[in-house]
Amino acid sequence: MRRIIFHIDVNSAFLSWTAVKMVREGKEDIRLIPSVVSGDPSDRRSIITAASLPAKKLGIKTAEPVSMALRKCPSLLIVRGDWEWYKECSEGFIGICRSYSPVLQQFSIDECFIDMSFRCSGKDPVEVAASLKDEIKTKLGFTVNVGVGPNKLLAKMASDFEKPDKVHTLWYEEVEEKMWPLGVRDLLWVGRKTEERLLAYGIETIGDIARLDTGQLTRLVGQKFAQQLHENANGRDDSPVETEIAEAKSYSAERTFSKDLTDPKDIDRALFNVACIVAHRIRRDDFRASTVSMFIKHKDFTVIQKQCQTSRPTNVTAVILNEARRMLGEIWDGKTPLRQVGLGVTKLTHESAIQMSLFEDPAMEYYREWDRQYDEKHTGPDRYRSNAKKIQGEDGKTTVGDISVCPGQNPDGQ
DNA sequence: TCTGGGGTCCTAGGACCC
DNA sequence: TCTGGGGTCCTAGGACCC
Repeated sequence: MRRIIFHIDVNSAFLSWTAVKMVREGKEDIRLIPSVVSGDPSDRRSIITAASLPAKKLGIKTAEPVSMALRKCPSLLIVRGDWEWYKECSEGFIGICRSYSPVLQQFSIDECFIDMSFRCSGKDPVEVAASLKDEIKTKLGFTVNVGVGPNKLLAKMASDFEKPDKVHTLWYEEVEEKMWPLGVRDLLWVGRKTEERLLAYGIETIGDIARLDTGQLTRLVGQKFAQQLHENANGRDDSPVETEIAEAKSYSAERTFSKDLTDPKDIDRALFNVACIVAHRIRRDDFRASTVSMFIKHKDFTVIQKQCQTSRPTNVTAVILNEARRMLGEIWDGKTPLRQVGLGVTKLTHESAIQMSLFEDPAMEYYREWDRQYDEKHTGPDRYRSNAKKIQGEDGKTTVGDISVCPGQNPDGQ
């Protein structure tokens, strides 16, 4: 049986979804005017998470600073993202895709792969794809692109061709004509740095990579990456459509300040907030972590990070925060302005038996109780689930309610 | 008045053990 | 005393994705 994979990609997802809601409320359709979705429109540091076609025609791109976009189009309409609504839209879209094939891999909040090998046998895959695309438009009010190919890579490349509301195929026999003339940057996994490196050696198109001697490619990007790029440039990809949702391997949170900060008290407050968020999330998902990492970003975007092992797997905010504070002291002089601080945990286990040690800090029970109260206050919906696309939100304003003692401070020292 | 937030995977060097 | 390899873990940094 011939393998047939669809890649379904919502066109300008966050913008389309916002538009659907606004149209329902009787407002104008922001897809038809220059408009963008961003985090906090008043924050000069926020960036664009989605742009309408008219905005894109003015040169406005996803991930560029709002201030820069405003220079290109002073009358640009900026709307704020609505995460709960996006999740609803995503569920509706995934649901329709699933009705076409249960062999579905959700790739992000607005993209999925489905294996249609069985469902398409004896049918024209392009017709099936078109009916899927139209059903989503009719029932949900927004458009998608569907890429059709013999594997995930080619399906994904195909869905990226002309937008919006289109079906494209990319079969093996079409690779030379449709994919090889494209610039290297259009190939999956080729980002800015790799593009620069390839261009420096006169490798400009995907076809150039495909025809390249792998030895030469290895010298440029390393063996493993070279092999993958060479396979992909030739349209080969045997990765399966993964229906299982993979468990998280790490959790992290970070804060970029609206102004670079130097006051240790401000930095510590941010560190406290991100520690609460990360620890809360691992408790929610029943994890404990053995590695804590701490990172800071300077105003020139250089990042310094430090990690350490905990004496045993933990989910206690105070323990994680104290490790982070100690490491911060090692990587920050307390004076250099900081743009961002972040904290992450890895080496996760579901080990649930709490090792009662005779030497456990007697304050630990207090810390756990503090965490229980924090969790109770933060049981609401959480956007940080699965591997969904993330947007910035109100978490920068996360507070700890009326609990006045920070974990990690000596509770008896009040 | 330029650049968010949350992930995954890879690499390279050093420590340490056999 | 000097030398070798393999294996694993840890660490810092970097590239990419949405």
